Amino acid sequence: MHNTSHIAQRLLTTYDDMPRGERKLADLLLEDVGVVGQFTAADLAEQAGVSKATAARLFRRLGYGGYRDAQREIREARSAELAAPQVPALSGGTLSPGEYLDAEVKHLVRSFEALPADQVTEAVQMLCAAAKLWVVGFGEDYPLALFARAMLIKVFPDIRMIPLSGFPVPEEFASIKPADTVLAFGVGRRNPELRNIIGSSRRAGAKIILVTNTLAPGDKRGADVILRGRSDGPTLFGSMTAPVSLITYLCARVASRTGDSAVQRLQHIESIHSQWAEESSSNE
Amino acid sequence: MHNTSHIAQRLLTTYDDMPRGERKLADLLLEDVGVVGQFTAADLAEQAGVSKATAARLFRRLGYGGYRDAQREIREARSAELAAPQVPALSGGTLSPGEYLDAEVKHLVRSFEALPADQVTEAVQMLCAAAKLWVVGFGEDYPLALFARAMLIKVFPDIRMIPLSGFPVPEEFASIKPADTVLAFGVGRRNPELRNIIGSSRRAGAKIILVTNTLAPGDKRGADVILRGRSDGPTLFGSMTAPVSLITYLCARVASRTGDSAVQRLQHIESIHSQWAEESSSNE
DNA sequence: AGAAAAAAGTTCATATCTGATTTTTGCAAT
DNA sequence: ATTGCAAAAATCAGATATGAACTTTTTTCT
Repeated sequence: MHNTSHIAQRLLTTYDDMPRGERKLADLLLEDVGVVGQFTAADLAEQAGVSKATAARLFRRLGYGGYRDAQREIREARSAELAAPQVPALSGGTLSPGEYLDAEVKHLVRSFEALPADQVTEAVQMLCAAAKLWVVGFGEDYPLALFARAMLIKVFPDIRMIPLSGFPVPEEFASIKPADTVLAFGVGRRNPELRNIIGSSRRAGAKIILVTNTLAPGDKRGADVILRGRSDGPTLFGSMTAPVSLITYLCARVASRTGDSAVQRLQHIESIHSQWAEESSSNE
Repeated sequence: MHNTSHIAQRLLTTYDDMPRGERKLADLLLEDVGVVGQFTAADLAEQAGVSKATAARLFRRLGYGGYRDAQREIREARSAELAAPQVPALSGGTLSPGEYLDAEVKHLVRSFEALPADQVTEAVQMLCAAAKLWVVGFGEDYPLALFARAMLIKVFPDIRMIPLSGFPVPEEFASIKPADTVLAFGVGRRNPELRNIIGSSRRAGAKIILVTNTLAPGDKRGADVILRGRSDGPTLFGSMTAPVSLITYLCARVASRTGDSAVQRLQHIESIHSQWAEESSSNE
């Protein structure tokens, strides 16, 4: 019943009712609720830039007797997690479009609100300056990676997808060079392969942009830029909406920076498209 | 220079520093900053459930002399927008996150507003009742189709993707039966192959759900249910955000309808995942 | 077991926020 | 110009949130 994200769940549902100070702490916790098990309340308070009292109040508001209760729950959940895998909450009854839309809009707003402008700029620069682009996304992140590639291919001629179905990853990835940039997606389940990729890229001296959701503690090390997109939704599945919007924005910025050459390339693509259309219609 | 979402921009950057009441109003405005031009401060305050005074304070905090200033700015921007017919692709300068977010949120809201409840219900029923599911998406729609598949595979054991790389479409598609349901994506460029698929499906007697962005009168023929998601954006690329959100909702409804068996399947998937995780970590 | 240390919880004065009320402003009609 | 009126801004008292200092509980070490 209870699992790690019980706290995360409550943080999200209560978030709107929190005062500013508590939100600052909540933001910290949403990045990785695991820290509750590892640090003292005072540590967390300090890191969030609020007083201990505020921390105490937050956990009260969440419905716990106190910090210790929450800590105990996290630790129990942690060990239980290994025994019985968690299943995302399936809200009973039919989810109304209104509720859903509301949650989606909030995700979007929060994601963009939490997006540091300089990080985006840096990511854009890294993408534009790259000798070669690598787009990486395993498992649930694969569709996301495909999206990114579909957009970027309109601007840059040469983009490598990882994984490339049918080809072993290490061999493909061997040719990465220091001047390259890697755009990696780690929104879904934590993936050891992704970590390997990030590690290898780092060792090769390449730049790394990681798009992830809030709960990704360990993967931090290694990426030059991290873009966070909220993805926990009211549905059975995580919501990829915010990440999709985020990378669309990123790609738009890249295209706008690339400027004229991007437009030329697009026109070229259009002309090829219409040629194909003519041919296929004349064949019909 | 100034555009509609100078306000949206400021709302975003200031959001962190706002008290709760002002945030409630900010959330409302972020859904559509245009309302500032159409309503009085009192109206907006009432709709957001805060007092007029709070509204006044918000606009102060945003840096305006008062509500009137903000209103004037919005109206000027509005008329300037009409005067200079929007340059579709790369508006000069950098696309601000505020503008972009504003457009995305509008897309989402509009898409869901325009979504007929009975159509969704019908689509859900068709998906649940299907003997076999086919997910179709060519070209730019391929990532979308992958998204849908990634979610539906958690609920249904057997889903066919079209196109399947390396296999000719007609051969793959030959085995479609009247009891099957086809979930087709036609958001991007109009694709002759998609038409063929829809045609073939119809002739085979299968049910068809089409997710698209256009009113496309011609494509109506054939699809039993049509779900529209806005996709024209302020960016060089179309925005897939609304369609992504839409199918996530659709799949959530499907999962919620399928109920217990979906949960069981998810648990099974989770257990397989954790087995894999254990194995790979013990190998390291 | 008992003292020292550390962490959690509590209190209270201060600062901040909020909505009802009052005052001012802008605008139209005369 | 003046008046009337509706809407916006300022005011203020009550409510709420916050951090510093303080007390209690738990842990640790001898």
